[in-house]
Amino acid sequence: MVVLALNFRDGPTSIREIAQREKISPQYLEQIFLDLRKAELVSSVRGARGGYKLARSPSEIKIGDVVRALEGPIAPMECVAEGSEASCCERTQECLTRGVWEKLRDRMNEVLDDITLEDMISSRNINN
Amino acid sequence: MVVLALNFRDGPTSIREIAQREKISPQYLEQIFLDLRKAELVSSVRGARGGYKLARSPSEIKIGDVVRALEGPIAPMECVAEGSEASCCERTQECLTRGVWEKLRDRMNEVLDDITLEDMISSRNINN
DNA sequence: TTTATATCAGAGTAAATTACTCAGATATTT
DNA sequence: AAATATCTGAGTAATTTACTCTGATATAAA
Repeated sequence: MVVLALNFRDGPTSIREIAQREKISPQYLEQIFLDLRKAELVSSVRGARGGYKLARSPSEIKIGDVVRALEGPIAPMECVAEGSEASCCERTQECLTRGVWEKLRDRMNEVLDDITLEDMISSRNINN
Repeated sequence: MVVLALNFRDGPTSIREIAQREKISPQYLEQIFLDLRKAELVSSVRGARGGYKLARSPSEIKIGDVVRALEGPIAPMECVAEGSEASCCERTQECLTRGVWEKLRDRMNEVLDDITLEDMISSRNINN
């Protein structure tokens, strides 16, 4: 996604290109981009000279969006993951540790939603 | 650890007792307490009427201490875990995402080091 | 129209991790 | 001596992770 952000003004970038640059297998990248497309973070152009591009500008894409698209809800424990609260343990009420995990979950989301792709490619914001 | 904090003024609490109360197998609990003892968060009393007790008062034990003792360094990615930085990928310098993971790691540790066992057992601090 | 270049999609897999169990030794109280 | 605990290392089934493989489909360029 950082590579796509760097190429944002140009046409679509192919998986092959990104794979070479980042030393990831094209096949694996392909799978990853499928998830990113389903989450509508990138759009695809099929056929020769095709590839992927960001669905919106780097400043409008939060790292949290990317992580959630690829790994599901951001949470330190399954039982406090938004959307899958039901399937955990049945002791929600009496659980003394739940509050801790909820606070941690919220802070994690805050951090990742506070950084955009734009922040990542403007080196000024990387080193702090 | 919360149970031990609740029993802090009394004598040692046996694994059997905690296992029943929290519905965890005694054998598994045993293994967990071994790690906690190695980290010097609890002390043990062997023999009949023995058990475990907190090594210091609940207000002096941070949740971060407990988590690190049981699960190792708190980090969102292996490559930013303190102590195991060497064994990750060889692209540390060029890695554009590393800064994000480091920031997330620091915030996670901050959250967990800001809550003590004392906070957890005084219900006033649980619900916020 | 053909050919090359891409994405699209689902299935499969080896290795590592997780969440435990088991067996037996050692220490202490009653 | 007997009962009650912790101590220790080894073992294991299920899940997850980080991929690969195969083949279909869409599009641009020759």
